[in-house]
Amino acid sequence: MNKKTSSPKPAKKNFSERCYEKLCTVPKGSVTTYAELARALGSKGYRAVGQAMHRNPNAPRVPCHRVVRSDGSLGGYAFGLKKKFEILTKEGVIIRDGKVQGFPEKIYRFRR
DNA sequence: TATTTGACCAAGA
DNA sequence: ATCTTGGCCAAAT
Repeated sequence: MNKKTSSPKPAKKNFSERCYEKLCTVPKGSVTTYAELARALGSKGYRAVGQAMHRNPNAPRVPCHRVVRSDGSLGGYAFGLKKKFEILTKEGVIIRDGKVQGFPEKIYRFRR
């Protein structure tokens, strides 16, 4: 039964799925960033987070539209950036010139 | 297994 | 403020 006898067990395991779960904790009207989300997972894979969304957005199960760039710009969206813009606006997040208004205040802080 | 790709980020010019 | 460069990670090819 002993197959590999104590593997180093890296902190990664279904990186994507964990992204989705954390993302689901972001309340409506707030946004998060790829970096913050990665940090919440204890990783620096900012890009990997974005990739996970692009590859499998699991929509509409996961509110991937609430993830924006660290500079406040929208970033991207698998269903069209325009759609992302509309949804965010509808949730109370105002986008001004392609950037979130009052960005720092709109960021949701994950419990660390 | 090795290489490439991407919804990124921070720093430098 | 914008543009360029290097780095970072996981998943796809």
